[in-house]
Amino acid sequence: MLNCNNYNLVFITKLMVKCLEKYVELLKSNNLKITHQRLEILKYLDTHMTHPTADEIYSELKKKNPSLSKTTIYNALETLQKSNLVQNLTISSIEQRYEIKNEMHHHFLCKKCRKIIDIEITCPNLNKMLQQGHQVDEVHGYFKGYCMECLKKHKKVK
Amino acid sequence: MLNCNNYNLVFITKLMVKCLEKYVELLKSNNLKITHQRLEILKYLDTHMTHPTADEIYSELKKKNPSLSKTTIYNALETLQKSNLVQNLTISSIEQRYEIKNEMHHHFLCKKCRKIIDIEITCPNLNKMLQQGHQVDEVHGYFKGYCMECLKKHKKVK
DNA sequence: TCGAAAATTATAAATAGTATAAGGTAATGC
DNA sequence: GCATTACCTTATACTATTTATAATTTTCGA
Repeated sequence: MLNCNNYNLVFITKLMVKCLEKYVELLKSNNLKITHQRLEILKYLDTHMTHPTADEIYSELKKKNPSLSKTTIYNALETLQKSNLVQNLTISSIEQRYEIKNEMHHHFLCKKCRKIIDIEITCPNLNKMLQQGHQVDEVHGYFKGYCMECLKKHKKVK
Repeated sequence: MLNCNNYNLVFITKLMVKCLEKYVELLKSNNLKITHQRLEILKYLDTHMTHPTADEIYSELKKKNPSLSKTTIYNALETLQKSNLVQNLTISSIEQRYEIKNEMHHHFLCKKCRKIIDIEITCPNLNKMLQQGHQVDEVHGYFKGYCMECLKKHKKVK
C-alpha cells in the first residue's frame, strides 16, 4: 500500500480526478449539469456490476456524504436513464435495479439466491419490431431459474 | 341477443359451465383446490389479453363479488404462478402485470401510452444458459420504446 | 462574482404488496 | 350424507418503495 507522504497524496488525487473526468464527460455530452451526486452514482454503477437497488446505492453513498437524500438518488437515476447512461432492470418483481449502460446483454435471475448474472448475448429479434413500425429504445432479455451454484448445493431445488 | 325464456336460460347456463370446466381441469390437473375466485381469475386472464395488474383484476372481479379481498387476488396469482398457469410480467417498473401462460412470446411496452403488445417470437438464446449449467424456468423478452400508433400521432415523440 | 435555472434536501404522502389471524369452504374419510 | 381437517378467503393493519412538494443549495454562463 502507498505511504501517505506528500508525493503519493498528489498522485492519488490526480488519479481520482482523472477517473471522475470520464463521468464529467458523460454528463457534459448529454447536456446535464455536473453535480457531485450524479458523478458518484455513475462511478458506483460503473465499478459495481451488482445491479444495485436505489436503496443500496443510497446507503453506500451516504457513508461518504451524510446529507445525501434518497430523493436525489431517484431523481438522478431518472435523469441518467433519460439520457441513456443508466438502465433500469425490472427483472425482479420486488424492486427496481440499475446498471450503467454498455453493450447489449441479457440477464439471469436465480430464484433461490436472487443473484443477477449478465449473459453476453444480443437479441436477434430486434428487426421484427422495427419492421412493424415501432421505435425500440430498450431491449431486455431475462431468464429466471436456478443458477449452477444453487443447483449444486441442493440436489433438488424447487 | 337471446330472449330470456326458459330454453335460452338453460342453454346459457350450460355454456357457462362448459367454459368454466376448462379452468376446473387446469386447477385439478395441478392439484389445486377448485375455488370460485381462482376460476374467475383464470377466466379473466384468459379472456383479457391486456396484461392487467393485480388491482385491475381485483376491481373488475369485485363488481360481481363485492366481498372479494385484494389478498385473495395476490394469493391466488401466486399459487397459479407456482403451478405455471399464470405468468408475471415485470416489464413495467411501477407494478407487476399478469397473463395466462401459453406459447412463449415477447412483449413490447410503449413508453407513451403504456400499452403492452405481444410479439410472437421465441428466444433462440436459451441454449447458452443451459450449457452453462443453470436451470431455466422462465424466458422473458421485453422491448421498450414508442409504438407505431403513438409515433403516427406525434411526429416527434421523446 | 452575480443571478437565473436547475439540482438537492427534508418532509410528508401515495401506493403496491405482505403478514396475521379469524372465519369460511372444499376435499377426504367415515 | 356428515364431520373433520386442511386449505382458502377475508379484513385489518403494517411495511417498504417510490413520488410530490416546497425550501435551500448548487451549477454555470454572463
